[in-house]
Amino acid sequence: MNYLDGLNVKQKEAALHDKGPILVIAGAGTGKTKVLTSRIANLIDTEKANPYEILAITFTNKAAKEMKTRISALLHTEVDRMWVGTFHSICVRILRKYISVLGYNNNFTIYDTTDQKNLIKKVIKEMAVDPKRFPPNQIKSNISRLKNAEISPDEYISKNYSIYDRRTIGEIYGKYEKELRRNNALDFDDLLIKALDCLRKDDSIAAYYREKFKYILVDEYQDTNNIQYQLVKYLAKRKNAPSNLFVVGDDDQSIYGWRGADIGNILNFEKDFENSKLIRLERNYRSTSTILDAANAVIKNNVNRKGKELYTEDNKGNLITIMKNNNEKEEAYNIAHVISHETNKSDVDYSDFAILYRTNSQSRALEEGLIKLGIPYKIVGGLKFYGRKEIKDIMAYIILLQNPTDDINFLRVINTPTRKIGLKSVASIQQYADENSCSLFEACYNLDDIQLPKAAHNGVSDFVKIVELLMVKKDACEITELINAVYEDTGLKKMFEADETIEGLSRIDNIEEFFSAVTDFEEMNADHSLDSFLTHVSLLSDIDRTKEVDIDVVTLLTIHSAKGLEFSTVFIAGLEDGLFPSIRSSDEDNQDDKLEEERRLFYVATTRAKKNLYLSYAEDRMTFGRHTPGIKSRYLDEIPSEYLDNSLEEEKSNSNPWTGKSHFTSSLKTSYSKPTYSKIAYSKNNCTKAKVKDTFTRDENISLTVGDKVLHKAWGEGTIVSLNGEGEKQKATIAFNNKGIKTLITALAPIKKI
DNA sequence: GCGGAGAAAGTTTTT
DNA sequence: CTTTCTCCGC
Repeated sequence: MNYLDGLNVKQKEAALHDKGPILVIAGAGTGKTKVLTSRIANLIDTEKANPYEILAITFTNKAAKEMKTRISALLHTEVDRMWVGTFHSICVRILRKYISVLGYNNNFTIYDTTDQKNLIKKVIKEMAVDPKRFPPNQIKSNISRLKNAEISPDEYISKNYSIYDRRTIGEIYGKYEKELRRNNALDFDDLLIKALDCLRKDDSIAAYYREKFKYILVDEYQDTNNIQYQLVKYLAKRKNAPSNLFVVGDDDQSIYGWRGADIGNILNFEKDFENSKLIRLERNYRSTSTILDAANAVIKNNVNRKGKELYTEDNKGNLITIMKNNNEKEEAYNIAHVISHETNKSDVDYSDFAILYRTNSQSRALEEGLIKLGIPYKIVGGLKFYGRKEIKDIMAYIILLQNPTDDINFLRVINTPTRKIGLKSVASIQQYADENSCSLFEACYNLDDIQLPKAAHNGVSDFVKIVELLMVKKDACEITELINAVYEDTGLKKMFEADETIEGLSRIDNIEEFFSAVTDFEEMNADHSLDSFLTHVSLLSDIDRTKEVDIDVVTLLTIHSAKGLEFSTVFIAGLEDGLFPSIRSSDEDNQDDKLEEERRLFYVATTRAKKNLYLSYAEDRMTFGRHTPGIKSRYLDEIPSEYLDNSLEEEKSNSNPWTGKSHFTSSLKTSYSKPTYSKIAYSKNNCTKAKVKDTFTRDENISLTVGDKVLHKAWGEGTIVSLNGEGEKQKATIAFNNKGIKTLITALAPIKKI
């Protein structure tokens, strides 16, 4: 067993570093994860530390899980007692144990963005200020900014007393904070802030963790914010002992400034932690030299950076292809065409491809392009799974069982499904609660003291009975049973099943997926407690859920979500000034910083590619149903032309080089016939003859009717829900088992009747 | 209290 | 172009 095998000199030096603070500047693809895991393995193996004396902080839960798996594979030992997780999950763990020192109950609820916004709306309504003048979304980011800068509402109000708008924001912020506390709830920012407060408030808690964590490792250090930085500092500064703090990061990949991340944390590390060591990992093992050199050339234009140059011993590989498109639909179609063509090769899979974009809203057009060519895909992010209405409704009941003082979740379900309790009745309950300073749920116990219409009165009384019954079940049942009981007893099941529209069916699908996720949770986690489950659900991001590695699909995701990932072929779509870099980075005050962050984002995007990189832009894009002309992104001009294949861009003829179709007719409408790959103009040296990839053959004269069962190449078995159009233009809406509902062109999709 | 129609707003990026 | 909000008639 040797966990140091295959490490280069620098990597080994980092992994074997002994005591004291160390900063590892690890460029994209330089084997950062390998160094982190080898280091931890070394600490445990050489008995410098027990697993429970190590704290490793990662950026996503997925990364945490992966790290644990890798280490236990390297050492063949149990690593369960090691603390590996995101800042948020580590902080929740501390808070569930110690938050009582701050006067909260440890069954606190974690509010996501939706809950947060609902609470802000509620506060705005109660204060009777104009929601048009104070848009909840804007208020939310203002509050977050203030909280992370540790500016209290009172402080902000007194500083800005003469400015009405600011003073009001301060007042909303103050009321929001009060309400959170009254609801026994924490927002995402609070998870970190309150954990830090715990450490500050009670020195015995701080001392306990300082003593416990002999070695601390932080990944993606360039994306830590003020609070995270303070947490690290607080935990790492041990008495009479060196700070065994090992941070890994890349200043060139700092892309979360908008969330409060401070690139200064990594730039000033050596000042903050005395006698620290610095190691640079600059050898890239991921990309071809063409891709790497192009990325280097772009990032060089940033002023605010430590400076480094990645190199590779890989060959030049293919040139980077610039794709010019008439509009976003053709962009999607052209990308889909390339994928369709490439996957005909025997050694190319759908999962070798990723399409990256700046904003989630771009995914729709891309999705449609892929569907039209029958290319299976998955979208990471966007509307989060646990954020969907149907899931949130079920969860709201469960949260209420655990934390009955939570008014936001009470309000979500008091009339879901409908119990004839309208806004007026809720207002009456609210008034009673305000007068008696109690929660809405408590108020319902004194129903006789509240004037309500008869129907509403009965509705509330039913609601209370249902919730009380479930509270009994909560203590007697496993989570799976409890959730089933919630689903059935509350009437949610009836409500969702009554909806037979397409959306309704997909909701039921999601609920089924939710149930299986719950079962998974029970099987995978030793801690079955409801608190642990609720935490799990609140903190799990979409990227964490991408466990379906076994299915062969193209991945669509934002560049932010793609951080840390790699793909053989990467498309970056929507490279237009105004979209990328975002228009919002050009007209605000610290413009230069923002444009540098966008450039780093571009750098992150390009360095995801191993072999092939396609940079795509559209000359016209529909936004809000309006045409917006597009000029290619300024970052494209920063790539030396020797790395680029512009041949398709410079084509002056009237024909679209990607499809052979005219520029002026929509290729979407004219290309419903089966794609014939010979039509695609390929400039690249990898245009070998297409081979038939696998044995999946489509039924040539497929004739389908509603109700037929079909087999799809990637999505498996499904049932036809509806059919539209005739012949080659026929579209089928198919409900796949566990894979959701998709609409496909019958003539193109890789499906056959079974 | 509820549902439908019509108006208005919205898109950076996420733990 | 979609999603969410608002108002009005039942």
